[in-house]
Amino acid sequence: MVNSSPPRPPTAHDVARLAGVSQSAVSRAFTEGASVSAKMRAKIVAAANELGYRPNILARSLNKQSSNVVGVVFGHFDNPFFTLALDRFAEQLALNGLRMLLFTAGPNATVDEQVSELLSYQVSAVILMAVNLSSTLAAECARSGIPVVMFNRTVEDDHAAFAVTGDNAAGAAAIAERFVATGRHRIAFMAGYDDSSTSRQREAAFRDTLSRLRMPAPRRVVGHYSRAGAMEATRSLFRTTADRPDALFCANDLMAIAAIETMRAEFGVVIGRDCAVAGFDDIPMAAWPSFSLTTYSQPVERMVAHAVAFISGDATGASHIVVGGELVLRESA
Amino acid sequence: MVNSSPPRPPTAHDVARLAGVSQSAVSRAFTEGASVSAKMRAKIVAAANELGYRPNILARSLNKQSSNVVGVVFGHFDNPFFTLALDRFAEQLALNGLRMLLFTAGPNATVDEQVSELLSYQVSAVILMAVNLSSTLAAECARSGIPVVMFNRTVEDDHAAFAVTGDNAAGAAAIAERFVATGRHRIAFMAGYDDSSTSRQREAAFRDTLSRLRMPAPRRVVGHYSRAGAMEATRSLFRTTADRPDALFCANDLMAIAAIETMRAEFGVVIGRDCAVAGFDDIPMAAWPSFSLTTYSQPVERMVAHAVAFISGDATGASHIVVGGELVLRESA
DNA sequence: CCCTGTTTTGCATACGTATGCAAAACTCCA
DNA sequence: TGGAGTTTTGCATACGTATGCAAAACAGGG
Repeated sequence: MVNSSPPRPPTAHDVARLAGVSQSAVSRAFTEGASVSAKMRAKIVAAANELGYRPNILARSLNKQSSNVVGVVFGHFDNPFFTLALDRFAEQLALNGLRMLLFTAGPNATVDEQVSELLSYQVSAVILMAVNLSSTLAAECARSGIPVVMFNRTVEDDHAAFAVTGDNAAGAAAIAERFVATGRHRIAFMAGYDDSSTSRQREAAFRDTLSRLRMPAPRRVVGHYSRAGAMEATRSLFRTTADRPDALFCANDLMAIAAIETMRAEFGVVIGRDCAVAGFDDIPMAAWPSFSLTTYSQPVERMVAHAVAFISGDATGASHIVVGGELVLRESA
Repeated sequence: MVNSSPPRPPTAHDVARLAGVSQSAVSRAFTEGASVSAKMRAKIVAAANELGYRPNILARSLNKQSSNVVGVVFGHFDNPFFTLALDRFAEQLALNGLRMLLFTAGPNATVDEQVSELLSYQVSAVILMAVNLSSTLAAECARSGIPVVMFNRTVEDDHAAFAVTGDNAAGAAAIAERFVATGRHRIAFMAGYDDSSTSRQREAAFRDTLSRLRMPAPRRVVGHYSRAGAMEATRSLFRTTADRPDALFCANDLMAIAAIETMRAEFGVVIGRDCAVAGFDDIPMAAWPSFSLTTYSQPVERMVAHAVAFISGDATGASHIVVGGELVLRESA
């Protein structure tokens, strides 16, 4: 081809030149509610379509000092609860004209590093899913006026961030009560991470309720919120035939399902009879017939809605919203 | 507090003023390999730290005419194969200094709309996961010089995009051979979407291999790549007791697992004996004892690596890379 | 038809960074 | 110490859009 296509996309200037108007007119034609006459807008839109013009959002954001992008720092991709939440975020943010810039925290990058980089993208909000942020960096965000949302986590020592969680206390208590009401005696608890507020709150409420019901403290193992960790923790509970638990509450569904499979496959345990199992989250998989897991639900949709409302400025003033769920009874307990 | 903190983050000008140098010096101090003396850089870094300066990536991208952001359009969040791939993408892109701007295609937004919007973000590449793009828009990306990667899909009529897929033909053939070698007679196939190249290619190879082995054409149902759809499709296969299939190949693992559970829970079928089941992908769940699914693997890590290499410019010249997997035999077949 | 009041338009500038170019500073050797 | 060669620095401008302000166009009423 001779007329090599221009490598650079057309700008508002190009459109203006073609339409015989000023660049500002073009800008206004693409701005909702700006002062432009109908015929001018028509003329500009025609020229824009001819050139395949699309406003450069980078330039717009630079000028307006605010991007319609929110930064999301993501922890565990293996937990459906969070991928489901991510899906809902994408959907609900889109309805508010917001896009997601996705970062993952892992061995190669700490959350603080990720958030620090996010800030240089001028994101208009930060969402932290299943990760903890240092209070110093949370303060830095606050100083820059960037709303920070902790999803399914809380920061106890700081009010710099907005948190939305499920009802960890009510859920753990309901499960403890269920175990006791169905005659379970040798009760165990599988924690996630020790530094996860979610796991700690669930454990505290679980222990408190058991003690209130005059039950001994539960045995405790740590599953690190991972399948492999949960399997190992389950083995440590069932290795000795004496004194095996007859009820197990896992800090989330993913671990509970791993525990169920391990008990069945490696120890011949009949779930629901020999050992009751309960989880937390009510991920879709919990309802699958292979698991039929009793669990306390976290209403993802509503949790996400609260987070998005906060970001969009519909602040209720609260700095921590607890979204109540319900005990979902299935065959495992 | 009296000295109200400035709502706007410090700029290179602020740093320059504090350090007593020019703005360009600040820019150079934060640019890899720029011409700056050691003491000048030290002075600037000190001033920058004092102010909490961070380069504004929007402004940088605007100036350099290229952002280090790639747009990702995502289809199904319920399929672990894709969330796993998303995780790997995040990791490998980060190693190349790239970030992900995430869009989801759903009922509210078509892929074309999403890609069209992506373009206005000046993304330096587009990755399409589990979705199809119209060739007109693919051409528009090509015209703008933006690389487009189709992950796990191909576009047959157009060479505007680069595609990386698993070996659909080899996998489907291997499964057909396995079914026949283990004496299966009444073989069925569950398709994904009819307009999915992946599903079509798997089906074609499956049918061809069966016919080559002098077997009748398989019964065919459609599961729409979803759990609910797969369950419904399975019911339609097993509803009548006569002529039930004794082998079922599903176009992906997610549907295969749904089929397994439905057969077991609703029809008392013993998997692997009454009916062999095979899937495609080898998602982690396929190895779980509850399913023990025979499947043909798609090496996510390597597929993602190819995609990232293409984006990063390490082009091999190929426009479609097929990454071979292997038949993973488990108890279901 | 003229004057006033309201829209509509263009001009100029700002957003924060990168970079070509020329001036300035430095290095090194004679 | 002077001069040629190299590095470092600052100046000016560009990236593409939005917007305050003033000029221009328009509408309407007497």
